[in-house]
Amino acid sequence: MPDSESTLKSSRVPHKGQQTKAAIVDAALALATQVGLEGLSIGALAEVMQMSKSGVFAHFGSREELQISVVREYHNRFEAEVFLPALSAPRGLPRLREMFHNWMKRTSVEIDSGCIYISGAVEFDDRPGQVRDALASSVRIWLEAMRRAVLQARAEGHLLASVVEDQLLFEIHGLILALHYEARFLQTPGSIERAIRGFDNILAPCIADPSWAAGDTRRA
Amino acid sequence: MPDSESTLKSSRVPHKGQQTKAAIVDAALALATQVGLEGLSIGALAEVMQMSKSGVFAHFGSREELQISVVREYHNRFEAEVFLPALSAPRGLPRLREMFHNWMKRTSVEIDSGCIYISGAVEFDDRPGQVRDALASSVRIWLEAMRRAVLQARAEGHLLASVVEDQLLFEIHGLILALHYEARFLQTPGSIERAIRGFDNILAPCIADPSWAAGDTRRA
DNA sequence: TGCAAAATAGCACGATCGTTCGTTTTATTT
DNA sequence: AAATAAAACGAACGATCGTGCTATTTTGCA
Repeated sequence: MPDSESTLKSSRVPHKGQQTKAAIVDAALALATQVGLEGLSIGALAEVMQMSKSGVFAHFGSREELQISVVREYHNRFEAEVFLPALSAPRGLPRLREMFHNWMKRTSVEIDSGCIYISGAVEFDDRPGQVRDALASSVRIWLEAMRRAVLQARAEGHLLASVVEDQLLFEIHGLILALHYEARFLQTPGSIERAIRGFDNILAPCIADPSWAAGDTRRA
Repeated sequence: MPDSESTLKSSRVPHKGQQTKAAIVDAALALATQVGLEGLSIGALAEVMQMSKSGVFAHFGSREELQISVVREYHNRFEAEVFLPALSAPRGLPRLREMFHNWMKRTSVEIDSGCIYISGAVEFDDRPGQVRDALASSVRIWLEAMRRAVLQARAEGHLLASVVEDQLLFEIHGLILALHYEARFLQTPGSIERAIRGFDNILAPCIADPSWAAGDTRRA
């Protein structure tokens, strides 16, 4: 049963069931960002929604389907809050910077809410199944978008033609993960600044036109 | 009740209880690296050990104490396999490289066994308690050891006097986390090489004597 | 307003969870 | 070998888990 909102009849305003389903997914996502996708339970979700367990359950048919719905919802929000806003920045380095900045915000600056792409990766790296597939697919779409941004920056002449985009991406991804780790778990102060400086440091030797540079701040 | 093996009487050979307790912690660690510290259940552990649930339970008195024991065990192994072997390398850059190399091995090269310092950080970043404290404490001890290695490399004149050690550490930590993410979850081939090149890239602008350098490999 | 359909509730199921308790088996010491 | 202590077992507890079923309520349309 696909999430069809494109059935011919009654496409004007969603039936009540679809509204509450959306509300449930909302609450489920909020819950999952705190206890993880594996820690998400239908009972706790029902209590938050002030509904019966079976009432909540009926919307998904299985816990796995609920988890997948949460992943899809997170994917949509990620796209709306991280990717799309960056498109209004000029192609190339400015857009890449914007994407990284929005990514950081989603990952840690958000008032205490973990990133499902990060927690999910750890929960499902040893657990095959549809949830893992949905997660990996969403993550890959985002990383691919970042990769395109790097390639555009190279094509625009902002970055040296010799940069290896996958290597750059790997290091940038590391900055986000370190930020999540240090800010959320270790609660190290100044982690955001570390990530920002890390971004500039990584880019520094890759920048073609020095007017785009931010200087190496790894040294004092 | 401290893990006393220093009681006066019968300190020669550990009582059978302590042997089986060690065996249980061994199995618990193996289990936890697959399903996480939160996914670790006494029932499953008892089955692996071919013991009764209550028999396993009696050794710890609570699930939380079992989890803490697992963290301590992982701490010891981490020290024995990552930190101590690196001490035989010469102070400074060689030792730092060795520590990073061993860290990588523990994190991902190990035939499919997740790192508890990484999975635990995600599981407990929103969950205060003794397990989180034990985890954070162990991680901080290790990161502090890495920090000392960086400072030594600077003192030895291998690294520029201007390097900011915390910034360097943040970026290196990111490489390990990215390696864990891409190798274990996304199963991206060549992740180890990305991490190694990342290490060299990060160090490149910080190296004083060019004879220690590895060259910038971020560009082709 | 009435009727079909959709949405929700209620209840029960088997399983597993961490934990407790009393008993029995196994180790260790006298 | 007898006495004592340690260790492991087995059964049961209340809770919660995901998931079926069957009513009952609510909703949307004729």
